[in-house]
Amino acid sequence: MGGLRRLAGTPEQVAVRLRERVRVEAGLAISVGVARTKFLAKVASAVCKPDGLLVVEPDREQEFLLPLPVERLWGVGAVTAEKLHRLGITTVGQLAELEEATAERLLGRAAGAHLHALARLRDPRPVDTTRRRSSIGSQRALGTKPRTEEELDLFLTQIVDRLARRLRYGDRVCRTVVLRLRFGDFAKATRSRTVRPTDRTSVLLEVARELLATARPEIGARGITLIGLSLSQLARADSLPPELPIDWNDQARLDTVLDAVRDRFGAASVARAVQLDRDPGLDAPLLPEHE
DNA sequence: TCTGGGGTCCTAGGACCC
DNA sequence: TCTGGGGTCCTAGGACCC
Repeated sequence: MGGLRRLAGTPEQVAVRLRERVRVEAGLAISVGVARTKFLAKVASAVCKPDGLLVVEPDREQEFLLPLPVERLWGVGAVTAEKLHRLGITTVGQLAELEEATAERLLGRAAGAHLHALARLRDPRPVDTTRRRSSIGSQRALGTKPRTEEELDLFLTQIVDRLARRLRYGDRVCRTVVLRLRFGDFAKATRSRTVRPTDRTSVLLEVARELLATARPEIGARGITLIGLSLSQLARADSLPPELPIDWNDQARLDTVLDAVRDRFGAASVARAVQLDRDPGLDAPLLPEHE
């Protein structure tokens, strides 16, 4: 909201208008937090739910945040909360009193540093409205009854179909395919593979089936209660290099095709990437045999 | 509340490269 | 050649969020 006061009014006035507009246009009650940082505004909106508005003035930040339970911090879930509770830490203020190194040892480097900073009111993250989704996934809970191979393949096919369509609809390609499983005892596992960027249903289905095949013994022994797939390492579809119609696993055919291309267009018309800009002799004519 | 569904991010070990 | 060093990528698992 910085610099918008003359155009839009104070942050609080903007928040009031936002709530009113959503109520009128969508018929929904929303809660809005206003503060100096993203994190504090988020906490404020959670604290004033439902249908509330809370402004945390810059000089009231400590007084607002420190007494709150640690669970209010973004990134503290059940596991982290339990770790902290075991040390007698139940409020944000108590967490803020820890040394940063201590927090990192306790919670891991990234989470420790992050939570320590938040507890001490440090949150330099800017608002970013340009982020794109980094993965898409779909899953299906199966209940506890036994499933046949055919059933599993059907579920997998449906999931791949849906994801591949979403991929193409968004003009995206993916590189990593992750199969998610949950067994009869509700323990979870993943199997993943990274391939050349693709949006082809057939390619994704093939990879997904191969991943599922690696888990077949475990599924047989333990049963399966969930199957899912997630596609990541997404990129814009137009970032793909143009594909040559060549099966790169068929080396003999590859050689034949490359020879034909060079015969017709010259030796330098096709090169291995390592040769690019490096081999001045690439265009030299081949010595005729026996001469 | 979650044995629902869709996501993000981090960690650790191993392979591999220079 | 490696009982070095630094780095990236891949895989698998897990915590957390809405």
